[in-house]
Amino acid sequence: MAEATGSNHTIRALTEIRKRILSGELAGGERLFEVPLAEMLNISRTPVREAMSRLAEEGLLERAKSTGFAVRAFGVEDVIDAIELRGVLEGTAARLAAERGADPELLAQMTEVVERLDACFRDDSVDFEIYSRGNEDFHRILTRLSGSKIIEWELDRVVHLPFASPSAFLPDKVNLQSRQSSLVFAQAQHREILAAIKAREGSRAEALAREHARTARRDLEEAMKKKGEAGQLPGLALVVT
Amino acid sequence: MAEATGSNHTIRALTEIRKRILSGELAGGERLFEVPLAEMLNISRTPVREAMSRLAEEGLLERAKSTGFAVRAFGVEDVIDAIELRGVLEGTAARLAAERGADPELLAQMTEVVERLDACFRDDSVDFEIYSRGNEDFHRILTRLSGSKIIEWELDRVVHLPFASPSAFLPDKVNLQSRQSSLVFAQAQHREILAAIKAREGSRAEALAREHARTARRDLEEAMKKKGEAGQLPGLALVVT
DNA sequence: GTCCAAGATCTTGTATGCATCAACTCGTTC
DNA sequence: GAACGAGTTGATGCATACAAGATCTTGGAC
Repeated sequence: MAEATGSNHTIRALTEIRKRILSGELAGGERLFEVPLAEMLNISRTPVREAMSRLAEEGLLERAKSTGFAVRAFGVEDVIDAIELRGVLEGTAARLAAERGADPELLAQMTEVVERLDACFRDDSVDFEIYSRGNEDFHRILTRLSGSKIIEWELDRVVHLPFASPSAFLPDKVNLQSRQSSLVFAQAQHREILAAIKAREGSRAEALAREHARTARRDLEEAMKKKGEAGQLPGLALVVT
Repeated sequence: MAEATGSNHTIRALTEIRKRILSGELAGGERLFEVPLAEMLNISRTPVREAMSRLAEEGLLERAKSTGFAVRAFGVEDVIDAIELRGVLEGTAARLAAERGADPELLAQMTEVVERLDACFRDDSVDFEIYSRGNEDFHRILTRLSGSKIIEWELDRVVHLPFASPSAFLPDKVNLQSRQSSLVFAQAQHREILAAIKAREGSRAEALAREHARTARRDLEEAMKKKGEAGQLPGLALVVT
């Protein structure tokens, strides 16, 4: 039954259905019917419809040909492409920030984040939680740094896909030691992206940010090789193999 | 009253409300209430809600902070950025098509379209309708040419904004003669983009496609200078000045 | 055996009434 | 006079009954 607590029925339905999609319990391509979902959640069809509409906005559902909704099906190639797309969009955000000049307040925040990330490497062991949070902060600020609402809007949307998030395939606690060089490299890129933006080097900032996304792709491929099966990774449970 | 004919009430509401947003009748930032809209359309609140949900997916509405919907507000800078973004995404589509190899069937179709566009310039006067249709075909094929569902999805979404479409600011019938050189230039870019993709020159294909979007930006600036006021242009009626 | 059509069934579309929630008003208290 | 809170208004949230449409089934003609 898994009654999620939420302010209202729509939010509860949204949360529940999203959880089941992300876990793979609702498989890609599967058609979603209002009545069974409503019964499962002990609510009426109305909030279920509302929740499905919002999930379509998020990109987790798609409207079926005639009517109704289906779970969007993702393959590994879509994961690759989504990461590539994030790189392209973050690259554009970085370039525009450099070319047009970024908000000093945001630049200061990003500088602080980069210093915080640098501090992670001072002693021998990297704190996963701290690095992960700092990494998310960096990318959140980068999204807003161009000052373009439109870019921010699209980037938010892409990053909302569970496997396209900047922290989706970070080395986890288990692999942290063996994959520390990956983090060191990624952090060097953070530093240089910020420097390029500050120096108004648009082209360099774009190239760096784009390449930076490839780190996620490498981490993904590394993780898939290790685990053998894609289903093991949290962000990858919904991917059809 | 303007009763739009449509298969059902939701589609009618969707069409009507969209029309009023695009025309600027419903202004950017304006909050939309279910009851007045329903009364205006002589239907109940239910299909109005459904229509508003879909317009949010299209990007014409945004969910208000607490609850409800508001018309999304666009400024001229958003138009500029949306065109820039289309250039970036079409550039990515072109690059991936070149790098990964494009579907021969689609390449053949695009070749046919480019030849059709070339034929527009054989005699002295350019047929606006034919050029416009060919231009749309070119960009529609380009969207699909990378073979990436994710890229196609995002590009479709951006292009759906009325001012980001590849044909939004084409010189119209009135300006066609005086601005013919713009079309000649744009068509040269079409030809070279296709050639670069065929030659597997990814970087060149990307740069060309990105620059090609600047044609739209120039056309926009040209048109705004001419008309003096932004409100005159069809795709720009909803833009807040 | 195949195709089509009529009916049955499953699913969504729509209207409506009541519940709930948020914002505002206005009066009270300190 | 400012802050707070109860009542009021207005908007959406939600459930439900019924309508309409889509799809599947079945029976019959050829």
